[in-house]
Formats: sequence, C-alpha cells, structure tokens
Amino acid sequence: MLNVSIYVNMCDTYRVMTTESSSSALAIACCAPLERQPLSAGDAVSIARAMKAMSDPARVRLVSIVTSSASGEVCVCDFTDPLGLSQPTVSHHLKILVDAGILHREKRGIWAYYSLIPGALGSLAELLSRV
Amino acid sequence: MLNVSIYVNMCDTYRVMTTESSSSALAIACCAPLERQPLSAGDAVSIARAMKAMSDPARVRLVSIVTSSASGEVCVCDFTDPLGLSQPTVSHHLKILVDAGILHREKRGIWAYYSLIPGALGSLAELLSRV
DNA sequence: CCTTTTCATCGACACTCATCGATATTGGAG
DNA sequence: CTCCAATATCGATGAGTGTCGATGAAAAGG
Repeated sequence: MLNVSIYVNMCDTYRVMTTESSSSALAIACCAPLERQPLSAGDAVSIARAMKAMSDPARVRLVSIVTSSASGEVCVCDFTDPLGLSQPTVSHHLKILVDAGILHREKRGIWAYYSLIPGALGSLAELLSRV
Repeated sequence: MLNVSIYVNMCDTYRVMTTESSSSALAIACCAPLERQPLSAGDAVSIARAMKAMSDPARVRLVSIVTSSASGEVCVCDFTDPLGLSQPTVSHHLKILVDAGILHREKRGIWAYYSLIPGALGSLAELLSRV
C-alpha cells in the first residue's frame, strides 16, 4: 500500500526550489538544514521500547526496591506490600522489566529472586544521550 | 475506604517474627533487608512521567530531528514528512514533549519553531541514575 | 499420594493513548 | 477586510495497557 501524505505545505516546495536552483527563497522558508542524520525508525523503536519499560510508577519503584536491597536479590512477596498492588500485577510488571533486560529472574525452590542486571540502567541513560 | 490486601504470604509472618524475637527464621525466608530507602511513590510518578515522554518512537524521532538540525530550530512542517504522520499527530506529540520540559516552542510569524531545552536529556538520564 | 506455599498465566474490564479528519485560530499577503 | 497558509485543538475510534480475581504450575513437606 502506498503511503500518501494528505498534508502538503509550501515548506517542501521551498526545499525543492533551493536544491534545484537559487537559494533566495530559503530566507523566508522555515526549513532548516540537517547537521547530521537523525535516528532511524528502527533505532527510535528500540529506544522507545526501553523507555516504556520505565514509564510506569510501579515499575520504577520495583527497580528501586531491588537497588535498595542489601543483598541485591528480592523475591516477589517483598514487592507486593510496599506497592499496594496485587501479586498478579506485580508479576506482570516484573515480567516487563525482565523482558526489557533490566531485571534478572532466578527461581530457587519456591521463591523467585529478582536482581538488577549490571549496567542496565547505565545503558538506558546512554541511549538517551544518543538521541 | 480501607486498603485490604487479599494476597497474604508467610514471608511477612517471618518478617514480624524476626523483628520481634529471634532471627532464626530469616534464613529460610525470602525477605531481604534494605540497604537504603527505596523511591517514594511521588518520586516514582515523576520519573515515570518523564520516561513516558520518550516512550513513543515518534517522539524519540522528533527530538532526534531537533538535535540533528544545524540551527537547533525546527518547524512543524519539517517533522511531518520524515515521520509519515499527519500534522495533528505531530502537533500532539510536540505538545507532550513541551509539557515534559524537553522541547521549547517559539512562534514566529506563521511558523512554530521547536528547539531542545539545554540539559533536558541530561537531567532525564540523571533521573535514571537515582533509581 | 495430598496439602500448602509461591509465583506465573489467563480472561475480563476499565482506562489511556496514538492516530486521524474536521475545525478553529493565528498571522501574513493582497 | 478578505483570502490563504501554518499550526493547534476537538471528537471519534481503534489499539494498547494496568489492574484484578481465578486458575494453573512447580516445589517442598507431610
């Protein structure tokens, strides 16, 4: 299917004019030249996906509880009470954080222990600097 | 209304036991002590809100186009074509980025110029390090 | 075997959000 | 003042998401 843009502005007309002939029209146009190549659509999706993992207050607190733990390992039952959320909801958020590569899950006996993947938050911050 | 937790686990029972009497039950429990205080609910909401602003691929690309611009100023008409989105949708995303304190909007004549607020992305990355 | 405990998954619901077309608003040009 | 171009806002809609209760899965113990 063809991607047809309905919204047409004169700004694009100015761009075509300036690249093909004179540059006198640039002064009154709004089009700004690029200094470097913007992020590709794929890179933007990756960055947005990583940010979305930390875009919920419950998940931010989950990560905070892990980083605040002395042992670095926290089991699910330690999350439910301080957050005031049900156990299925906590498990749901933990899964999102694991899928995003932020938390690590290790099952030992009955309990599931969650720990922070080293450098995960750092690489998340580094992604922001690349935008 | 009273907040009643339906989900009850023995882990909490262990915690009460250890704080009130001996600590022999701690070894078999899953409860981990805290090294420092986790983020408050309010702080978590603030951080999550900031992250949500960058949790959409279109908004990530919008910011990237601004930072890639030689002049540092980009008008709306420069956003629509590379993103393949309609003009109302682009305006919608730009408003979210402005409200989040990431972009600055300046209306000059017919056009609206958007520029990056200095240090906005840096403080966003700094927020992550505080989790 | 059966029971208990922890945790994940499922199904459903309400709510939010990204997107668009239509319309309003603003500012320049004639 | 009238027309037009650029942008913001509105209303609607379909997709996504957070939340929960109910249920399933797995492990430990009797």
